Amino acid sequence: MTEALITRLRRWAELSPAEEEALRTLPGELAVFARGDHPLRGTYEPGCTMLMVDGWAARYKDTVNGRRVIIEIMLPGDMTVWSPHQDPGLETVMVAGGSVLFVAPQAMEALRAHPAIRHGLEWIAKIREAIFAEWLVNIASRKAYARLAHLLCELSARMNSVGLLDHGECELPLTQVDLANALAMTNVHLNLALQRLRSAKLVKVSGKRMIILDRRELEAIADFDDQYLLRWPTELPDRRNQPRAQPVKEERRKKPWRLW
Amino acid sequence: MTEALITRLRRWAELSPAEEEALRTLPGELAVFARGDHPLRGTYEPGCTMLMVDGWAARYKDTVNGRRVIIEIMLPGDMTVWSPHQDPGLETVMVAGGSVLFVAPQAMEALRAHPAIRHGLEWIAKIREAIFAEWLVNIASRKAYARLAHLLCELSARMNSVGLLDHGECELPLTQVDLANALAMTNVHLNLALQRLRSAKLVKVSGKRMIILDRRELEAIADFDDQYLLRWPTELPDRRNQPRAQPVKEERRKKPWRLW
DNA sequence: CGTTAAGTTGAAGGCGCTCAACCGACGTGG
DNA sequence: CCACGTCGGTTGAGCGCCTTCAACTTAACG
Repeated sequence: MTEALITRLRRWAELSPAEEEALRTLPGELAVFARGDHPLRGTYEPGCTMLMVDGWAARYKDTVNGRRVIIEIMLPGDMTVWSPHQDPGLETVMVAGGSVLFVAPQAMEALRAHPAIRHGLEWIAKIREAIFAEWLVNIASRKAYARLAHLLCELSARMNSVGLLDHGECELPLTQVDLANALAMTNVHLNLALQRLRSAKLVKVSGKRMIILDRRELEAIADFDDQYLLRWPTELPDRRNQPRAQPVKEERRKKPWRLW
Repeated sequence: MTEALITRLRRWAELSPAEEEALRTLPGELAVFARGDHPLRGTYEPGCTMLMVDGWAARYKDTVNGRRVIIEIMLPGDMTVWSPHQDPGLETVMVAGGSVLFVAPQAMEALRAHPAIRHGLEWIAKIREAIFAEWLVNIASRKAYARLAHLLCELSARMNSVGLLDHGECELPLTQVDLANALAMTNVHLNLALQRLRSAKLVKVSGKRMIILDRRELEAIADFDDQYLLRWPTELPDRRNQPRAQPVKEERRKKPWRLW
């Protein structure tokens, strides 16, 4: 039931038998939802955590001009905290039917008593922030083609980290409209971008699954680097007190207005 | 020195004299930086908090295609935690010279012993997330003109919440290139958008200051609602267990592919 | 087998980008 | 004091990515 989360936590530390047991027997209310359901519209204990067990969810905002913007996609093993004080405009919807575990705050606190788990959860929170940042960079800086490629790389990498990627193949329950909403473009244009990826033999996207055919090339055109999804190096390249003058690439020099 | 933060915290709860004292005498290392400096490239204690005292900072990522994406703008009273494990690509730069206070983790922990402060800091963190989300929505859904208007609304509202807005007037140390990087557009196009706002007599942006001339109208074209920057209502409009069929706006019905 | 959702295709147009030149303010140094 | 370089801002022309709108095809499902 919490397999995805366990798989994910193992990335950072060995789990003792007691810790694994604590995760497997994590108390909570299990609920099943269908695509289109809003699991957080129910009645919950303040501060309880929603853990994705089976399905996929999307967090989104609708705008007055009729657009829908997907802020975040939740995969199995992902969590979010329900709060009675929530950002009013932000909704959470099941995008693939599946089950969800609602965990009371005390139970989560009990989990954090285990050092390895606590440590892992902190990392997961950090990486969630990194995903946000990269998500924004994706939308803000890349063209449709690369943008789509980047999202597919991200999703498959994240599915891999919870053990749900099998030889480059995994679920992809998002419709093209969903993908378009997540990438800030129209479904029409997304369709074209997807066809380019298909005809380049980089991915297969059909039914509700996707298959990465050429990860190397896909990551290249997406400018995708999975660093931000992994544990970052304990020792970063030492740029402490580095003078501001770094070796500047030729390409960079061409932008005369790039100051810092 | 921590006036901005104090002003901000007062929004959620009265601060007792002891709490105010604790904030004013918050121990830490004060440092002064100039525009373009990277304050987090120094040598710091793991987990210490950087509190903006005077200046403005921007957190950004550079991409291989030569674009710079500003993820977040930090105003006086804003904080970020320095961690030895940081998202490698994410930099923090001073965009207006000013001073910064580096606070040790223990000192921050001590602050949190005060209930009102702890409560306020939690809200500040929540609102930071809401700002992220709205930032993304802004870039993803609005046209250049409205996008710029929205950013100006956000910045002036946030400056107001730390007591640095005076009759609709405040600092705006960002250059047009900075604004463009924050809004995912080119400086050329930003310039045009800005001129439209100017000639519509909505704002004055010159020197390093901005003046909101017609907030009502500016917010209207930006589709700006300051709700997300404030404390959200304790009692939300009750949509618990609400059937999924809401009154659907006519406009919404026009999109046949809008399922959830 | 009928209905609805999801995906595909086409034409036309506009928003925003690229490239490039120019202007003005400011600071520096000859 | 003026020359000059730099940075920030402004303007123009051309183009292309992406949107809009609409129709149509295919797939999914009872």
